[in-house]
Amino acid sequence: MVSIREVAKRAGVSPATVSRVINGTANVDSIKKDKVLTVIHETGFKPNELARALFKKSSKIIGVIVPNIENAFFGELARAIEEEAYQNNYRILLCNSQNNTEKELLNIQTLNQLNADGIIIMTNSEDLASKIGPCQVPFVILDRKIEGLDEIAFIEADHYKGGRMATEHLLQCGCKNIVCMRGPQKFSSGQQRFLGYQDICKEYGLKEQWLDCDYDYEEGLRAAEELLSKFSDVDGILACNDMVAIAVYKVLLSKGFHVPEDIQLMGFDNIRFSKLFAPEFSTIIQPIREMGTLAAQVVVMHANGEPIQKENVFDVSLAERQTTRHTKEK
Amino acid sequence: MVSIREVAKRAGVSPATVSRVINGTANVDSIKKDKVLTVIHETGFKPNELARALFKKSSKIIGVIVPNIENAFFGELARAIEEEAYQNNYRILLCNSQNNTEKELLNIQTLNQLNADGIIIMTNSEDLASKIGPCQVPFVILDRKIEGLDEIAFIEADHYKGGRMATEHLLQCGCKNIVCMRGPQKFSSGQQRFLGYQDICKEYGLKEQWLDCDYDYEEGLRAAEELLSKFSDVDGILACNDMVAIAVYKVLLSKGFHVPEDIQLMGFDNIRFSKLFAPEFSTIIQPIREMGTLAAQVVVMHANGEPIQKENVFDVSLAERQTTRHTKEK
DNA sequence: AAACAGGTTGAAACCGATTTCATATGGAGG
DNA sequence: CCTCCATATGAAATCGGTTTCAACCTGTTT
Repeated sequence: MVSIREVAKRAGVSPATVSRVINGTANVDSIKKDKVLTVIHETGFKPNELARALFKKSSKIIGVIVPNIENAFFGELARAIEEEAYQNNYRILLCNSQNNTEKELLNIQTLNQLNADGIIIMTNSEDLASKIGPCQVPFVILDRKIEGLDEIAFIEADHYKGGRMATEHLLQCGCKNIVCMRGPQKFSSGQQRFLGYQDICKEYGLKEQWLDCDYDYEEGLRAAEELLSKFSDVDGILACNDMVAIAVYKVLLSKGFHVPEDIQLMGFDNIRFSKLFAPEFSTIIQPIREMGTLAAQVVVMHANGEPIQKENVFDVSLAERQTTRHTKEK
Repeated sequence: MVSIREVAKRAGVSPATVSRVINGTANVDSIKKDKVLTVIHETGFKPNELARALFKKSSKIIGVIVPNIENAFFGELARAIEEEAYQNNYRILLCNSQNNTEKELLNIQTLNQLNADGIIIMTNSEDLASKIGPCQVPFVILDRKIEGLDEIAFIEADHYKGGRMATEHLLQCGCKNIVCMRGPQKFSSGQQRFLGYQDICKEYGLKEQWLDCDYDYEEGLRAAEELLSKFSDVDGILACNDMVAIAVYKVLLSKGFHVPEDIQLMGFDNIRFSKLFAPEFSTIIQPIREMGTLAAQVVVMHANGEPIQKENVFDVSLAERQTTRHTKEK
């Protein structure tokens, strides 16, 4: 691996000049410049990013901390972040936290030690803020709001509106007896969606019925069983996300229920599989790609000293598919 | 951010001594050692990893290049790699190549410039080898074999056996007219699975019928249409992977076919969704987690100078689920 | 011819760690 | 008491870049 000093020697100039040529930070005599470029080409010289990052205090690395990369929702977000980062010449350091606060902290520390330019975090740890030590790296909080982290921006979808739309849609599809499988109430996502559900129930004079369910498939299986044993005559279910909706569907199927004939079902997120599944899931569309893209952009803009908007709430919309049946004659 | 010199000054020792304390590379007087540890604790000092990596020529970063992180198969592999790397105090730099050779090359270059300790690559670019410039970083090739890269190890499942097992299973389930949707023939995965199919056909005196299909959902939709228009009386389909199997299922459903009554269907990979889907997909189980784990282990072992086995082929097995129907009385 | 402006250039310091090497210290052995 | 050796320690070099700063041109103005 050839160094900048080696290039300088071969081109008969100083390392400073080579640096100026590769970075365009100052004028260089065009003859020398050509000579340097030739040598660079000949030797295949590439500046060592570590050395550069060490001096500049910026490694062009963005840390992305997700609870679980296997979860399609986070996979899709990660993909969008990666793509936008790549466009801006940043790289992604991916950390899978497994909802493990210790692991998150360790990863944050590593990113700090690496002079990362930003950390985009999707976390479930409500007490994370209190445990973080001194950290230079700016945070962007994605998908769920948590308290106490002094993030530079937070990005989420309009969960409240989503909760309202989903509930209202089930109503319009003829449901009289809707159960909400509400997500974790410690996060804004769970709270807001549930609030949306409650408000619609109040507005339409509907009975409010709910149970708690975490955001993953296994929890969905468990909660679906609980739901069936607890509530009778259910004709509409609001799952807290698409993975849970899939779990619910499978439980319903195994118990002999038909969807949407007997029970109608709404997901949330619009992960790719919600459309690939048979039947295709009616769900609330979060603009996953746009959210991921913005997260990466915010980090880049912050690094460039540009002003950024702190609160970013994305609009949601409804995908009416095969697990609900809109009575068109309404 | 406090530096090692600052710690040294406060503890009344030299930076060298502090370094020796944190790395345990030499004996240090226990009084001084305690003093240093106290100062480190007070100041919250964490050594800068960039500086360390620059000198050591090892950044404890493993590059992972996947064609598409949204694809569940790669998501699951990435997860396994991340976990094992984490256990060994390595971090993952994730690159999504979109099957774009340019992007892969750029990422390889970056990883090289970052003194990464290894690159685990799942690539579709057969001509990658010829385009890679000088690169210090050792490669591990995962899932598909490509020619010309001088990797330190390659890891894949026994695709040939998988192809045989899948075909034989369809036969035992009563299929007479099996079509193989074969994956890209430029990769060992596609070749070997197809070879397995062909060999079983020959052994049982079956007609060989196939068409080409890439490894993604959209391609699956296209190829399924082609299949139905090209072959009549099909009663068994060997999809090249699970995503394609899902696409095929949806096309069959829309055309009024019943699975497995009219047509039986086999996937490949055993991605998580193959079991979550309704119906659950019969498929060939690749030990995804084990493969990912080994990939990370190989990099770590190589970094430690330990000997490693170059060729690693993992055994596969069959998951008999709801898209095929084994006649038990056989 | 002296003074000055403007643009190039390289030596050296710097980023923050690690490691080499030479020196200082202390105890054992003659 | 002196030599010898082992151990502990810090100064300085190193990794490979970037940037500051002073020096050095070249040409223009007075």
